[in-house]
Amino acid sequence: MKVLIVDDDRTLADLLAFTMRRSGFEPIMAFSAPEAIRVFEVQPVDVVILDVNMPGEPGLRDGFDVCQQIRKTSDVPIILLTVRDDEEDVVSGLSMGADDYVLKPFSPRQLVARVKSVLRRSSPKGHIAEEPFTFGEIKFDPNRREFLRPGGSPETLTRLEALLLEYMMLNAGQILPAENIISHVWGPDGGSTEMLRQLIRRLRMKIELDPTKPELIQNLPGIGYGFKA
Amino acid sequence: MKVLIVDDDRTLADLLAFTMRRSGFEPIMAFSAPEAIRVFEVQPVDVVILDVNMPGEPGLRDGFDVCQQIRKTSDVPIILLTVRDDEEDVVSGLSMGADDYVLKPFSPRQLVARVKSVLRRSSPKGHIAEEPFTFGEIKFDPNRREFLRPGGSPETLTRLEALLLEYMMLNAGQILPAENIISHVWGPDGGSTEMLRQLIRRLRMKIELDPTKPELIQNLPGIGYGFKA
DNA sequence: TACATTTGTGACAAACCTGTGATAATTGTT
DNA sequence: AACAATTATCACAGGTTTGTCACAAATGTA
Repeated sequence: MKVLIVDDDRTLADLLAFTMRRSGFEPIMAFSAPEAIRVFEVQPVDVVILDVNMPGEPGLRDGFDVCQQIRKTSDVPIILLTVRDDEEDVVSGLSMGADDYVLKPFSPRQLVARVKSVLRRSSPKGHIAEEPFTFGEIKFDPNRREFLRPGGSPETLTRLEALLLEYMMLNAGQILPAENIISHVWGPDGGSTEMLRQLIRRLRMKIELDPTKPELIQNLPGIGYGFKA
Repeated sequence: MKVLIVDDDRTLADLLAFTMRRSGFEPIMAFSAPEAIRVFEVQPVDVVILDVNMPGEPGLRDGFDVCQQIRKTSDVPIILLTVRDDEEDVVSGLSMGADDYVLKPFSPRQLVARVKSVLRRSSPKGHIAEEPFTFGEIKFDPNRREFLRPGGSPETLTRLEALLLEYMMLNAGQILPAENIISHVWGPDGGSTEMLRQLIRRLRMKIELDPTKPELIQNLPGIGYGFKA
């Protein structure tokens, strides 16, 4: 599994290479935008890690141009590296075809997780279906987002509803702190208790026999919610 | 949930210990690199907080060496403490296996959030449950705030009641000074003896067989309260 | 023993949490 | 572009929790 690492900062590039090698990938290095394109043309890779800020030349000024260029000819997953305050960079990069991004500085574990995540998402062959959840006669298939229970009709959940239910089922029998749930569903800086409340409501409407007397989704005041095992 | 705190600055180390204890962790202290390794070898911990700049000895010169050493044998999450301008420190530390870092100076809240975050990331399910407390046939589950004792019905405690009981159980068999209890439950500038009194009353109403003759929660006049082991 | 302080108790007010409904904004599909 | 579906935002209500005040009982000290 080859990973192309594109970064003009050699220290960081070495760190990235070290990290990826440690996780079973074979790193291929490029230290500028033009070099990245050259390397990419002769060496097929499975994923690209691409620093946004990097010297280039006319027509290949920075990481964005590299991203765009690669995207013209390839579907390879691309992860952008950017600094914390450059959220505009992120949006631009994603609109140019990048698949994900990681904010500097980052932990090795986080980076590897992201790489694996984009590989999972982008590979039709490598896609491994998630196991359905089963609790007695209750079933939830995260791949189809389909919920089944006796006494109720099959329900197709929306994206956020499915994310929520999956997280609660993964930790069935526990009450999960609201902040954990929010972070999991909406990301580190997204969401609110109010949004969670509304999502809980919508999910209950779909999966409880009587949403006013919930049996599956429990609340502990001041703490959070959980799925009763 | 045990946290190993490694810092040669004893004042800061004590503050860290206080902060972590307040958030439900049990702090284990080490004040030098060699001591950290010795402690780590005999005491399993759930997370390590590690100051980068710290006196050591050949082979264990500073926090980085500790990090590297620990990483050889363990996947325990490691958080580095470092000063603002040492981004190279961060990269080095991360390349040696640390999971995250916190820049000095930092707020207690930020540190706790980071600790919980790395624990969450390192847990496959994304949630860590706290251990229940058991004293004979008496049980208290802080996750559900549920109190059980023979001869009484199960009680769900409120947030503050649970905070109080947990703190007393963590220090069972001792009389805790009122000001410490108040600080723990309401924060450094919150609370009052009057509020504590009322909270004690409410907790006793829930967990004592006869609240007028308390057996579990004891008072030492002029000092404070404690949970009888 | 007398008095001061601490602790226990009860009652009510203020604040908070969660459920619910409605509408606006955003996203996805044709 | 039009429409449908999903998500976010706002508002309100009911129930619970916490804070505040007042008074009684217990404890400690001179």
